[in-house]
Amino acid sequence: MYDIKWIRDNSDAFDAALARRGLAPHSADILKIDEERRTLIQTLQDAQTKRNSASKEIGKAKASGDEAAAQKLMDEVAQAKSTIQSGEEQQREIDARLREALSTLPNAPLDDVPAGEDESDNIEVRTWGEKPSLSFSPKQHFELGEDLGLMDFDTAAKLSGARFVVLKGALARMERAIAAFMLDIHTGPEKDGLGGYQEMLPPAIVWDETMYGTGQLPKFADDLFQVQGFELDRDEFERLSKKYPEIQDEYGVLAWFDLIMAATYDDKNIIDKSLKLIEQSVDEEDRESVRNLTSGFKRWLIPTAEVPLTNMVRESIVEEGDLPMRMTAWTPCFRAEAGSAGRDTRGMIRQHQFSKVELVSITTQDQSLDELERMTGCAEEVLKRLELPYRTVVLCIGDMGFGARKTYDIEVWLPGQDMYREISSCSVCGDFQARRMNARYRAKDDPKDIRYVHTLNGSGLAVGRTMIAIMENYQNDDGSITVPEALRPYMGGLETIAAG
RNA sequence: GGAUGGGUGGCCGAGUGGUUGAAGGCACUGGUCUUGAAAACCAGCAGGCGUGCAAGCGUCUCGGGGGUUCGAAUCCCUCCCCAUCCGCCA
Repeated sequence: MYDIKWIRDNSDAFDAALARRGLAPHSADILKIDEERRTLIQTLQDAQTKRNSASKEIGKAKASGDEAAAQKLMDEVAQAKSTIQSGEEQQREIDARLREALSTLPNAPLDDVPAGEDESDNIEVRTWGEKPSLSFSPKQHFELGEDLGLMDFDTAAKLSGARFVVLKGALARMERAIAAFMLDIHTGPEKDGLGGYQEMLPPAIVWDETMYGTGQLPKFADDLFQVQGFELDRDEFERLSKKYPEIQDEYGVLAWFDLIMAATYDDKNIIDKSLKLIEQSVDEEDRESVRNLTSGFKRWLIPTAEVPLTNMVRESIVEEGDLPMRMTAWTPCFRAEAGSAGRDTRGMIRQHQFSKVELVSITTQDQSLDELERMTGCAEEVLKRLELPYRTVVLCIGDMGFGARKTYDIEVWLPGQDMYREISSCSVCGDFQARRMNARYRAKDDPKDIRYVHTLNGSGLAVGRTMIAIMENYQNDDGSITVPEALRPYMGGLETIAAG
């Protein structure tokens, strides 16, 4: 979310930022809306001023018993009122237009972010570790897992469809072990740029507003899973629809039909619209029943713990002394993968459900750039301790997410695929999410100085992909897998996973 | 699912139609006192938007939305959330 005032003063810089994202200039359109909005506000406020002062006069006139003067003032107010009413309506409409325009644009990249179209333009900043030299032809993780009898995609498909997996035995345990191992690193004492994160266990189901705060909504609803359900009161529906059979919507469709379809397909907007229409058309005595015809529920499954963790500071003002706030959580993540049909269809790389240990930092405006380096280091530390070779790249603009100003991806080496694959993504969002969330902090030296926080998020790490990396890097020629030393305490001392 | 009670400033909490943007307290900031600190005392202290070089002025906001009224935190409607009790239940 951009600051309209900033756009006003820096329209060229704004359009330049969009251009770097490959977007057409928007400042002219936005400033036109802004101009319109400000003119409207001015007239609206003038009318309100008139109404307010006249109302006070009325109070005085009535108190002093001057009914004639009061009556005259009341006529004046009545006139102002109609101006106000239509003005408020117009303002709601124009506010929505401005919000829509501002909230669907991606964040501006930092100056040092490389230009580029896609992942081939990302720039490697460092590599770590030795790729294992295997004396045999390495297998991919799903071959290893299936051969061990511990990774079952067929049964998962029976239960839930494509892009799910059932892990068994030592692999199921390894998921838990990896997560605990990572959490212990991040929640350890704050030292040498590591640790200091507070462990959280947040909800995995959230409101629209929460998704809006971190930028998943309104643009990326297709990537998310929804949890929803609406119920119709059938008896009342039958009674009312028989009593008032003729109510039609603007297309000449029966409102009752709209309502029952909307309830069947859980479309809250159409439900509300139909109910309003019906309510207006029935007798007074039935209005209440109409309102209570449906009951319902609509939420979203989180695609990452970034969503609930970052939104913890939504609609709040924190003290500067409490920053940086560092939080970590191991949660399930749910992604529709709508745009990924046909990509990574085999194996565990891309699933509808996976678990991840997430890192989130809420910082002051001065801290966020350093925090990005620190956070990336915390994520890399996990791979170092597991002795998994990786490289860190800085994403080019075209590969960067909607809310990010700069992103490092950490890519782990996968011998079975003979390539590096993303296992973590650490981003600094500046005040982009904070504006959407209205999350602010009070400056230490000046209590009146209230600023937007900066937010960062990063995987520390994706648990399933870490398991894949362990399996492929630690595989032996007999198809068994050596458990990395650091993980053994979490696996009850188990050293090797072999077919039983 | 049934019954009741609630949602007010950074926090707690008063306030049922007329200078109430809102008493009081806590927290915070400045000052007095003190060797220093604490305590005590004095003063300041909501956010957004518009306008202005600024001081300021205007306007909106007491869970969200709509309505009644000349005037709403206060009345009405609706949605959401929270709490307690009962029922059910991992």
